[in-house]
Amino acid sequence: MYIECMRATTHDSDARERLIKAAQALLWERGFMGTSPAAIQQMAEVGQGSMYHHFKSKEGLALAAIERSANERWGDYETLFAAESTAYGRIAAYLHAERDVLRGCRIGRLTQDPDIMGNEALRAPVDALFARLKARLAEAIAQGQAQGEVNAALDPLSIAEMVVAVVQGGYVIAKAANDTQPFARAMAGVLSLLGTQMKRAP
Amino acid sequence: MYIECMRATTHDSDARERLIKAAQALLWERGFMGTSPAAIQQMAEVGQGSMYHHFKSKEGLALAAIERSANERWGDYETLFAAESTAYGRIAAYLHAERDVLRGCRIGRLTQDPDIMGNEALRAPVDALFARLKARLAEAIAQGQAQGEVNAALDPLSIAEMVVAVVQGGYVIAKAANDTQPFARAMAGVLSLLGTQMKRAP
DNA sequence: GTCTATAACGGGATAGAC
DNA sequence: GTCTATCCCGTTATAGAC
Repeated sequence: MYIECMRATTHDSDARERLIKAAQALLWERGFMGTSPAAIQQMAEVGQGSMYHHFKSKEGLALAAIERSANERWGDYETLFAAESTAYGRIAAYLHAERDVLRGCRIGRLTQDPDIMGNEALRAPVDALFARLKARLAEAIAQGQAQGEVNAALDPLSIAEMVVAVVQGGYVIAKAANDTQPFARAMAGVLSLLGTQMKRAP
Repeated sequence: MYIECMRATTHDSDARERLIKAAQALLWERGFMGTSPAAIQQMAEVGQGSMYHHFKSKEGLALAAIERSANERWGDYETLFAAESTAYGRIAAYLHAERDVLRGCRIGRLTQDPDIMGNEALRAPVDALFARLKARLAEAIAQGQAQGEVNAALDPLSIAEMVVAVVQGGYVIAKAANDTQPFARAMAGVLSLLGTQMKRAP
């Protein structure tokens, strides 16, 4: 539904797009507090006036960038889950997804930014992404239980929360050690436990 | 080995102590980037000149505060582990330790601060704390295996990394939701899995 | 040890010209 | 839409008096 002729006026607000992409990158790397409007403008190759034309404030731009990142992540997960049919397969796919471990999670990172957590508008997309992800994982587990693939004694939501937590915490211990191995071992650890409670094959 | 008369000169550099405590609190709440020297001075009720007399820079004070926090945390864990005798007991004690979940981990938090991770001196105590904690947990698990309490097929270090990660990630999902329940469920999730692989009683 | 003054710079935004 | 100028305040010190 993307109609090219609707934006035929000039080279267009391609600047808006570059600003969002730059803000995404800087929010990932340095967080909200650590990212100045000037730094975003520089990375986006967009002037001061231009940025404040497209966005009311640093906060407004951050909101657009966060929503964009959350949507992109959700797309990734949907793709991941669609390619698998069992609960174990879906969880394993999530745990082994390609990641830039030492850079951390683009969304989970925001959780440590008081200016973001203290702002309902900015926290909302972060909260929503984790909520959807956990619900999706819990659903896969419950479905696995209905089909007798997964130990029925497990609580789907608790396992889902644990799976998401182990990934988020994996980033933390990897960064602390400045080494991706702790992350890899944590993933191996959960999977070794989950493997005792779930069938691997469909 | 604390000799009171060694500091009998005046009311002494009680200011130094207050600065460290204030820096610990602010580093916890706002991180390194989010904490200005002025804010620390105000919380510590210590003047500008005084702070720069006791510490060379913001970084110097932060180092002292981080080392202090890491040592305090390690003391907590030693106490926790000393009170338990089984691998399951020790892990459960760690997972259920009293925590201010929505405030997050005083040490894990620092992991998201590029200025801290990019500074070897500041990262060192963070790295060291997690390394010791993981080693201690892995040791407890290996010991449990030697005594036949724990499934010998598990890799102690992977399980230890996973246990630490789930706590660190638990903070993340709790903050995102602005609710302690996700943390509690994640802990319940790991414990329900670990309970299938370890004996609870000594 | 602690105080006040000062400085050089960056952050976050507004104003109005083009 | 984008540019430049301008503003005010906060950050991170340093200097020297008390």
